[in-house]
Amino acid sequence: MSDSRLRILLVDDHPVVRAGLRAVLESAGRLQVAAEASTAAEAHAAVDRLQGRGEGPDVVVMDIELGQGPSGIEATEQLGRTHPQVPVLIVSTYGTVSDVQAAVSAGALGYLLKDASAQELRDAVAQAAAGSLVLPAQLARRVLGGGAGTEPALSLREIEILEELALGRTNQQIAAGLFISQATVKTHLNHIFGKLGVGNRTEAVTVARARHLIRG
Amino acid sequence: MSDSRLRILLVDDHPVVRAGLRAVLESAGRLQVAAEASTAAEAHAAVDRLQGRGEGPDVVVMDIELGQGPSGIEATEQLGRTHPQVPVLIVSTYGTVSDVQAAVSAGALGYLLKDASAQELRDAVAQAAAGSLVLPAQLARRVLGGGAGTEPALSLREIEILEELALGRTNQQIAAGLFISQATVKTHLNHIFGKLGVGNRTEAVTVARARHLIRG
DNA sequence: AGCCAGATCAACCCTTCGATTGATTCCCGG
DNA sequence: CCGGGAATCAATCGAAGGGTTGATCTGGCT
Repeated sequence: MSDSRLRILLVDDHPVVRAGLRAVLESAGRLQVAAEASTAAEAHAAVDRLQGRGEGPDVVVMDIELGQGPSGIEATEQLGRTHPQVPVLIVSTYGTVSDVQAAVSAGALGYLLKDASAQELRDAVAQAAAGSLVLPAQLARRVLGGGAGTEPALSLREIEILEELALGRTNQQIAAGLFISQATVKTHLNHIFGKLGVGNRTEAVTVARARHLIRG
Repeated sequence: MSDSRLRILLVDDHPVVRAGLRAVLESAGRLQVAAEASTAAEAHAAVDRLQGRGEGPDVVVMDIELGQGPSGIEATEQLGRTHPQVPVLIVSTYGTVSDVQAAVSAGALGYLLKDASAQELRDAVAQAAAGSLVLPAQLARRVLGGGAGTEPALSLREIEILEELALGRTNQQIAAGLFISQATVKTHLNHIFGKLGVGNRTEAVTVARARHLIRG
């Protein structure tokens, strides 16, 4: 890590937000935005390109929502597999427990909300560059203090049922499609409702989508 | 209206986004950010303050989401009542039909997505300052019914019902929430199913989401 | 071997949904 | 002024969804 200036790669699909992050980060002088990307693919390419000329980014600042393609979480995972030494800092509008957990387990070194002040953002980047995990107290408490912490994971079969649900299939149609009985479908559904903390199929689909358990 | 430079009031609860909007808007020279606000109340006060010294804003650029308090839509309505001559341009991450309709009927003179380019944003501000309604073709088509569209447009009430549906509410809960009878909810649902070409509520939500009729 | 979780099925009962038909009010536009 | 769409409500009926309990079978872990 260079001591003089930290090179940053910005990943966000909104030009306005990129401009804002750049303005905030560069305002102190110690940080420098080396490249910008608006998709996961562009981000990956940018890291490769920068490293190719010996100017690999010291921190990647990544929006959690990247429009159509892979999310910031997925991009972070990919980046972690190919470039495990590059710290990723996730910025997001929302600070839900599941989002923060997903970010951390995807290998992100930090999670900031977009309403963070300029100073907080710059400090967080510096921390991430130094290899520290950065979680604002407010979020850390919510994630760690929640105690409930571990939400039960859905089984593969349950996810499969969930995907059929999202298509608006009836229990009978799901049963026919998966070559099982309606009784079994009902059992799975009851398990799903319990695990998602939900009362009916429509809500289950909404929650599943929000948690990225199914595509949509 | 001054001819030289357009004075802009920025309203957004995220410092980073404000910095981005400011950077983009001021990059061309013709536009100048006269003040920033992070809440509806601050926005209102800022307009009063600027007008008090004869420097009333030519355009208000307002985020549709303003964190805790009143939304950008509500702020636009308030502003329209007290300062009807000030054009408001809404910027949002999402371009759902209901959001756009709400913005326009609240008196906004335009609706832009945050993934708009810098040029689009500057042009839209200029248009709004001149008193023109600004709606990107993509959104206009979605809201107005899509020209080639064989698809019938949903009424405001139907979209409202659809949003409740997406939350997994039962007919009874929707009825209670909207102060109507279950019979009415059922009637609306049948109309929605017909218009979306769908057979049940879960599928309706999926299709509505795919067509950006509701958020998600 | 013993245990446990996931997947499978069944029977029961009650609630909700969805289709249909028909009616009223309101408001907008031709 | 009249037609038509939107919104409101009612009544009915069969289909589907959802809660509960209990059971069997498999495979992996200890």
